[in-house]
Amino acid sequence: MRIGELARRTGASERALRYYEEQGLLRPARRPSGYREFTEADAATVRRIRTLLAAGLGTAVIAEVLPCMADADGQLAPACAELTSELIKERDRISEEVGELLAARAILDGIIAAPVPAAPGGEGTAPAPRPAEDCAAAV
Amino acid sequence: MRIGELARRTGASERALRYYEEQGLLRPARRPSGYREFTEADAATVRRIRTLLAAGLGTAVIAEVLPCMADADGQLAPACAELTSELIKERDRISEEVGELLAARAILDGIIAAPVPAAPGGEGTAPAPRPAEDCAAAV
DNA sequence: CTAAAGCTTCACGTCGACGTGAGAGTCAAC
DNA sequence: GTTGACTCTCACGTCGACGTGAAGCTTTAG
Repeated sequence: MRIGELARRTGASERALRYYEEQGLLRPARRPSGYREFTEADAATVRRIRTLLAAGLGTAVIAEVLPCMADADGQLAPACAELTSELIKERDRISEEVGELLAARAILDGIIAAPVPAAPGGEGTAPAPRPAEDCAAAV
Repeated sequence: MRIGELARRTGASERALRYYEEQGLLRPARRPSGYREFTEADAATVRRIRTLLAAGLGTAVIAEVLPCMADADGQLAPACAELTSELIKERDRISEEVGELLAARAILDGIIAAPVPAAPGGEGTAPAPRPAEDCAAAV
């Protein structure tokens, strides 16, 4: 099939499919005209690529792990053991990111939960340069 | 103080401090020579900026909320109520991101936990184009 | 006075998975 | 043959908080 049909069948844009080829994730045959010719297996591969992208992997890592993966009914599985450690690395990286985001959210929660100091009149608890009146303009 | 000292005292790079000014987060005075002249209050502001950046806010949002914040002993607090809703929006955005990352990690966990299909000999469970031998080369 | 810090304003590079045209060739149907 | 859908290859734009020189003033220590 040509690129348009593959795009429709996988949900990926044509640009994305060309990009996957550029990154070495797909190797479609070429017609004499230069048109790409994809197979059914390519459609399955694209679905795997999208799954791995959704899992936060970059195309470079996907290029490494893609030829080592098998899938049964949409459930991807590593086809060799060494691959698993790579996947675990990625999972740990994601866990770290989650930790950073949770820390960031905790900071925000702290600010949100903080008591609002006296707004009018006094300058007792507000050492800010321009404390109050900008608030109305900002929102 | 000049930019170098402020950088040392806040941990921000000089480039970062110039960037904060460019984004309207700082408004240092200028000497006749063109040198920036910062105050003690600027040092406190920079610390607030870094806290908010660490909390995942962008400089545009920080520019909005910064003039409305007070802090007591390093604990930032909103100085007006409207600000809180903005902060809650940001917190919710972070929560969404966390959710996406957790979903991504779940995908990886599913792959990692999947049983490794028979690698040598058979083609029973592996419909992949080139199943096995690339694995060794990849790792 | 001189050299060395320290400061200034540009202005491009980063990282990644594409989006979005531009300009041109290919193919099917009519 | 001709229109219109489809495809091709460039190649720049995106988003953001800076990093990293470059070329040239200013201030300070000696």
